[in-house]
Amino acid sequence: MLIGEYEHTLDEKKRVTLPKPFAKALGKKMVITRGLDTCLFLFAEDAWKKVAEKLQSLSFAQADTRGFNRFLLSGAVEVSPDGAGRILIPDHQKEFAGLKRAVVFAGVSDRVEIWDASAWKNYKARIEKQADAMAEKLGEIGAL
Amino acid sequence: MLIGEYEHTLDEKKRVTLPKPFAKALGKKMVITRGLDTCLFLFAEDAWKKVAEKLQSLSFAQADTRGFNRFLLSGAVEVSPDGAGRILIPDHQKEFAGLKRAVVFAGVSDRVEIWDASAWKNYKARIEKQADAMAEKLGEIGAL
DNA sequence: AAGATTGTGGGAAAAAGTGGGAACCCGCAG
DNA sequence: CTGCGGGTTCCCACTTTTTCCCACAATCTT
Repeated sequence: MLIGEYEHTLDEKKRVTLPKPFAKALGKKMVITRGLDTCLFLFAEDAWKKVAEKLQSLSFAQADTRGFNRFLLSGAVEVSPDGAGRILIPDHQKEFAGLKRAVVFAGVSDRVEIWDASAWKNYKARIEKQADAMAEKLGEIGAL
Repeated sequence: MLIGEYEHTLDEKKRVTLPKPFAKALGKKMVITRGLDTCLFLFAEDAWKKVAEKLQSLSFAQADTRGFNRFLLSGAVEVSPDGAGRILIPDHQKEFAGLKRAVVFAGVSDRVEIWDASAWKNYKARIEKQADAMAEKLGEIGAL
């Protein structure tokens, strides 16, 4: 289970070091894709396989699922960490997520999300405001 | 069942010692998450697992559950007490809960809440007032 | 009053994160 | 065919943060 939040820096060579806790869990091979809400998704190899399978099982007949497929699959790249535990962020993904120098890694169950630090701050501020509504939902699913 | 209220200090290295009664009940591994009302939740490992399982069952296709997952999962960290029975509070959580030097541990059934001492005082004052009002109301309708 | 237990502080060792240089592999032009 | 950029990849070294450990203060117990 991937959890936690870490801020790292993307250098001029488009490298970022994976937070140590994530590096262990993700292994040697992982996949970066465009994510939802202007962030990138980072999956461990087998977690990615599961996602890919699920996507394939969706009907081709509907235009929206086709679009969703393209969205997730076309932008996907397999990456491996270098000797120092860093990965390279491809240009088009860097652009897509609007990454600057400061980026945030956020663990969300089976994936890691990569955000531009300031975008993350904004997003977080937004969802924190909705905390009350969330509390109700938590009650519904019986989590708390 | 975790009960009681203890005030401890968060040192410059962001360490706090767990109150001894909680330390025993929480075990070697525990999870800190963002809580509701500007405090942090501290779960024992298995109490956390129950919450996590429920969260995993939610789909990431919907915007609100995505936000919900991010809020709880990215805000969570697994921690272990050091040799002196202290845990480390990550930066973003310290900031979220507005923790200063003095923090309060409050046992609430299956979790421990961590509050900034002054925020706790305010909150307590508020709910105590509400309790009085509620008691009066209950008295009026003859419930007590 | 002495000893045990709990909470706090700080110093030294280790590790994580970052930057930058050197080697390497392309394609391209002379 | 040879030599010259441009862009990667690999590797090393520095800095900062974290982790581990020990010592002291305060409190409770016997």
